[in-house]
Amino acid sequence: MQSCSQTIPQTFAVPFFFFIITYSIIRDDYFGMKIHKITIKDVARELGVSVSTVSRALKDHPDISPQTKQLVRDLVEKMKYKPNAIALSLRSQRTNIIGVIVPEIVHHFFSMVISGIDEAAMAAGYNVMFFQSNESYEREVMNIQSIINSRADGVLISIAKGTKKFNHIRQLLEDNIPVVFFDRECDEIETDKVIVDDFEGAFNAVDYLIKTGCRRIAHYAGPQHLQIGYLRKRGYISALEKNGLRVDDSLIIPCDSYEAALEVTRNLMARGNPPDAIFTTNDNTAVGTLNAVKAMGFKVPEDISIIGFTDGLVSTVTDPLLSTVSQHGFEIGKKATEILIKRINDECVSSKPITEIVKTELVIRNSTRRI
Amino acid sequence: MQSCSQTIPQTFAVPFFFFIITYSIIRDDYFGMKIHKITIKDVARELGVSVSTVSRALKDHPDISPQTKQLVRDLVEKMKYKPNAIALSLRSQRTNIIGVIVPEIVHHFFSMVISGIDEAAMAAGYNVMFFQSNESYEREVMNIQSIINSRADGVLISIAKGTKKFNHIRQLLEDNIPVVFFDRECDEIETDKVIVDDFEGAFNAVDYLIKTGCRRIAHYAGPQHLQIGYLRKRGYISALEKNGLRVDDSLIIPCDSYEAALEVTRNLMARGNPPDAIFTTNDNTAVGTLNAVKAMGFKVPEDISIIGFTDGLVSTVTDPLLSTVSQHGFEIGKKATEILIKRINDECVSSKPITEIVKTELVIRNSTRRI
DNA sequence: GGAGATATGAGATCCCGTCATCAGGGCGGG
DNA sequence: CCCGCCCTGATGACGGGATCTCATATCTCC
Repeated sequence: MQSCSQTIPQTFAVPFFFFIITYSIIRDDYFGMKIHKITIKDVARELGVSVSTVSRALKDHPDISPQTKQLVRDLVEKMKYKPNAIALSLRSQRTNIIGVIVPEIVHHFFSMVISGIDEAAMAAGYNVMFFQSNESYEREVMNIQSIINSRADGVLISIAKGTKKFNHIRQLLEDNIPVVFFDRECDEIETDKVIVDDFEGAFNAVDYLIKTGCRRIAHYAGPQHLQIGYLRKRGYISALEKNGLRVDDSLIIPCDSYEAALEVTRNLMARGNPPDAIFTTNDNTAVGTLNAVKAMGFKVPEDISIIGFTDGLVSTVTDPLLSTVSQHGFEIGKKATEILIKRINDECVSSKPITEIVKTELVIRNSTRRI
Repeated sequence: MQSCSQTIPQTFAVPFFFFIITYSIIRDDYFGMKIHKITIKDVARELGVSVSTVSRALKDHPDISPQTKQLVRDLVEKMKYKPNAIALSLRSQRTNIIGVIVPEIVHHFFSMVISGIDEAAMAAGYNVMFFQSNESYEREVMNIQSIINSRADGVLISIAKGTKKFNHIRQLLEDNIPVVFFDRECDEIETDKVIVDDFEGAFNAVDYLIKTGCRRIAHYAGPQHLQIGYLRKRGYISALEKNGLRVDDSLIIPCDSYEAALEVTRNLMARGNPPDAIFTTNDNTAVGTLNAVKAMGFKVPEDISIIGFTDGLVSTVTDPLLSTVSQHGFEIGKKATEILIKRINDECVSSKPITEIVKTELVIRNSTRRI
């Protein structure tokens, strides 16, 4: 850990002016002084007018003459005066900060969501305060405490796998901080939610496989205590039933990782009457499946079709390219943020919580046959 | 607006009335008004002591009797009083916020870095304000403006590809906001940096290829105006030279994406005297290369070895598994944050900027031959 | 009884920007 | 000449805490 890093002092060849700046900084620090930030008083003093005048000029108050306004605006520009956001927050009781908690950022889907959050927040002039629960309940509670303490205006959260109590979320709502769930929600809490249509996504994927002529379709299922695992399986079953195909329990196999897929697939394909298609609960599992069947000499998609879920980066670099169900993480983040900001602005304070379902999209690449 | 501040009477001394206030808060909420947060004054009034006493009790001031301290602590617990971080920031001129700017979060390496940042920041009691430049200079400037406005205590930044001017970074330093670069740095700015040892990583990768018997090694190079692209190429060249191999310029090809690799590789492998190994500037390019050579009937690693850079998720799901150079993104984020926090706390204010180099690690999987 | 310690209250100050109020200067029109 | 208008200054409150000073009240001990 430590050994992989080393400290190297930088060569000290800098222009002359740099010394001067550095020196004055050191001197101020040496005397324990804070570096002075430009305040409205500095602007007023510099221009020889009162603080009120500057304040009014910047607010475009009708009392102030156009000439003075222009003078003030010019000087403000020149002196790079920025109103102190902290003082503003103290007075307005708003921080323009959105707290975001994700289980794990190292996850293509969540990083897409955050990207969407960033986009929408920036567009609306909000800053994003970021937290990671690492799938831990305790950590999540700490994160919420930090959010409360920093007086964020609202919270976006996807709950951790380890979270089974929800008092910390309730505390947010009691403090009148709006909360919007994304992806991983919680039944017990009445608030806005933006979720993925796992059922329909799975249904469409399997329905497509059937349309391309597949008849023995296996499903590698995720953990059934999570909504996402459960709903994807239900979608799979529903598509079979709608098309009059028998649901064969021996073709529904718990399997949700690359490594597991290698193992499971070897066994599955070696037994009599192997499937002609496999629908996996996520992309990594699909890639494992793909590699396993290829290693056994099967042709994809001629001998067997494979379709994943969660359009991650991996699906765009496999051979053949993986067909999958895209989750529009960016859209989810953006949507959730927009809803949150509306709540913050009380635009729909009296309305009931809404649940927005972001549709999945079937992305047909080359691991499935064509219709 | 004003009316809501007048709805809550200011002077009450009897506990009974406190509950009335609480009730009126709920009613205020119903009418869409701001909810009342517990302040030190509420605690003082409830306990029938002065604000000073509560403040001193919480700070464990020796003037206050143990009994009073206990009473205060109990009530604070019961009323869930939290000191207003905004008021604290206003006075202390510290926000306990670290601003973080990454080019793109949807990138395994950067999400690992952010994970490390989150870890270190949380451990030190700092909050992370997150920004994404989307590789755009303009966006980066806006992000820095937001950071300055929100009075963050320090900044961690990996500069965008599109950034060629650095006045915005200088502005941070002039405002006495410490800056630590990670991964993508900038020569012109004298400040702390935590960077990847791209040169050595590339050198080791190519040196390993040579040790396994490869003699005609191609390099798919990244943009040369970026340090990371340049240094990886230098490492490649240096390894060839050290091993007495001729550097063939026709084997150094600009190529840094999956799609480009498909195209480039088809041409490269079709011409006479194709290479027996390819070192790519990143993993996605390596995967494109891998798929292209496999499609042309070459065996990996028997006919040709392939090695990438940046240990992303893709390298763990290819067939064969991709050998690559791992970057320790988590370590980089953690280290950068620790250095930044030291600077914020003036622990090394007079010391020169340091450049910390985090070593890469060669991860040998199955796309390269064994020694 | 008075000095001194102890515990607390009351109030000011600071951080910074906003906003409201009141006071006034200067100038033009009636 | 004065009223009123336009513009501006001076001042203070406010938001919420920390912190400091000074004034009390109570109690103890000599």
